[in-house]
Amino acid sequence: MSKNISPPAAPCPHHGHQACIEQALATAVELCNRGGLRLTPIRKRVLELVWQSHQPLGAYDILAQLSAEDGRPAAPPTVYRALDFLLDNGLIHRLASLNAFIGCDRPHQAHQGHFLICRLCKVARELPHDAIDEAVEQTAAELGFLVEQQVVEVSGVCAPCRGHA
Amino acid sequence: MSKNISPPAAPCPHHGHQACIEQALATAVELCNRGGLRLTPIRKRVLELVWQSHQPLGAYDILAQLSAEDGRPAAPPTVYRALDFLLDNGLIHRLASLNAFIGCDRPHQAHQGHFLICRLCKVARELPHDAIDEAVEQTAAELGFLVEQQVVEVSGVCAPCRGHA
DNA sequence: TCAAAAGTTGTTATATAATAACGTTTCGAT
DNA sequence: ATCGAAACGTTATTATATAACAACTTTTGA
Repeated sequence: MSKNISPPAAPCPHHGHQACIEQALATAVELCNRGGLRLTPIRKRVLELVWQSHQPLGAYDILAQLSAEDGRPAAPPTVYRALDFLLDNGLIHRLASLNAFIGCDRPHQAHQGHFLICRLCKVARELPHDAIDEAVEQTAAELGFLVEQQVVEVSGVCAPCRGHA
Repeated sequence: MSKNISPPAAPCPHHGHQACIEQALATAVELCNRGGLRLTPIRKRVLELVWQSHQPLGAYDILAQLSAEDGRPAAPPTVYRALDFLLDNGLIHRLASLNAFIGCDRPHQAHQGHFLICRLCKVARELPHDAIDEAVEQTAAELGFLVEQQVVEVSGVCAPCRGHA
């Protein structure tokens, strides 16, 4: 299943996406500086690649891009280690249903990742998930279950792709 | 990452689990008869293996058990085809966060799978998810998103494992 | 009843995703 | 300057899932 997805007609139709990337990188730099974390060139580059669109990106897609840039093949641990660092520090999320990674909107704030994923344009939108989070916590509480991690990945068709502007 | 998990102290402490298995198989037989579906020996056996506990089971764990029973190694497609049939017909769910499969409580009724997964005893409990489902649908509706599939997998510690009997 | 079509299974090979293990380099604090 | 921890390079392997095609079985319809 090679991910030869042609880039969607408009991966990011509603804004200049370069601004997203720059914002994300600047935030990451600041966050790492404050926390005494080392945002090394590899880690920064992987974060930038993850942010190149709002479509979740597979580890091996990242690997291929790194390899192409360097002119020599990179090895999986290079990418997975960078991804682990970014995950650990809240800079990206992993989407279990896609085996893919996506940049986090608000890395300062600890939170669970809740996503709407469009099967047409492949864009994953992170939700400020108050309602869902509450429903999960409440349902769990009723059963005496202690929530540690939430995986909420909703697939379907996004408004633009439905023509609902 | 071999799943050499020793069977939990009490995989199914609160009921005679054999009843679960028999119930699930009987329901499956009836549902397939009604729908003109062929619950072949392999499919039935895989369903039974999935139901052997309330812990999600990996495809390769199933494969190993089938191989052991038959005395000869079974091949992955054998298991994946059976799992696909069972998934298509609502008899099992797949847990994306675990790459594993679990029997469905109520295969008659079309529904999304919402789960609480205990990281200690590994039991996955399917939720009758009205509150969560509503929260998801409402959040999506506000954004004009058409929901097609929900992946809701909440990990943590279940009441028995917390000692909250 | 028989033959075609559809569905199921066996089998081999391969694709895709992730980690193990170990040595080397770099960074940062003393 | 040196030591220890962290990061990285490299090779190999494990884990999960699918492709492709042949053989067999069931169902269907002439």
